[in-house]
Amino acid sequence: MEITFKAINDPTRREILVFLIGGAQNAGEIAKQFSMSKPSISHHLDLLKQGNLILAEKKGQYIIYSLNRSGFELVHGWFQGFAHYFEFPKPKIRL
Amino acid sequence: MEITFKAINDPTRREILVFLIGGAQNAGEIAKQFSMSKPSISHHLDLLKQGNLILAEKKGQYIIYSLNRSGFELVHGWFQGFAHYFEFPKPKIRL
DNA sequence: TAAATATTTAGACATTCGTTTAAATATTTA
DNA sequence: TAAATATTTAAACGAATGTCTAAATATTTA
Repeated sequence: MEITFKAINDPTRREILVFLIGGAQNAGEIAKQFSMSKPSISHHLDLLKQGNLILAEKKGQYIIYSLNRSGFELVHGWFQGFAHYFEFPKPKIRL
Repeated sequence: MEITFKAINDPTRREILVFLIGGAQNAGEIAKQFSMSKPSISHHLDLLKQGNLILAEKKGQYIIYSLNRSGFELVHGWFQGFAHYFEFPKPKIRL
């Protein structure tokens, strides 16, 4: 939970996630999208993986990253608790 | 966007949000829930407010905080892009 | 008006974070 | 096997973050 929210907190990591909506990509292709060193992107990918937001699959010398449903479900589930609040607002405290 | 994700990133701030599902509360009552100084909680409330996740309304010497729909909608909207990718089951209650 | 209460603001400090360059590991190709 | 390619790991460093205590601001009450 903690690590998943942390992973989503960074703008570069969110951009990586959005980029992967277009389909799985290897680390090099992902890095090309950003004006940032490859080690930095590698670090971001690691955090996204820790947060279960992406999956990594080794294919030869490449590592192919794709979106991982489980991290998104975790966050989505957390937000569901608030969905109820906004649909049925609790009365405010005494005025 | 950036500030909203940042606000959600901290565990204490997420606990405050969950606490406010139970209804609006003043700063002192919120602070009582945590083993942390009042200035720290005040700082967290400020960040949540900046992220449009809570509203602050002054009532006499108290400041009453309540959940703010707009920040939640922002984040929810961002996640919707992934919902299509994963084909999440549609929630029964709209956020 | 003075004291009490509620909350924030300011300043300090240790920890975490994001980035870089250099080096290491793994795989493919010549 | 050696060189080239893909990616990560390590080490360093400035910036951002979360926390605290002390002081300031605003409001209510005696």
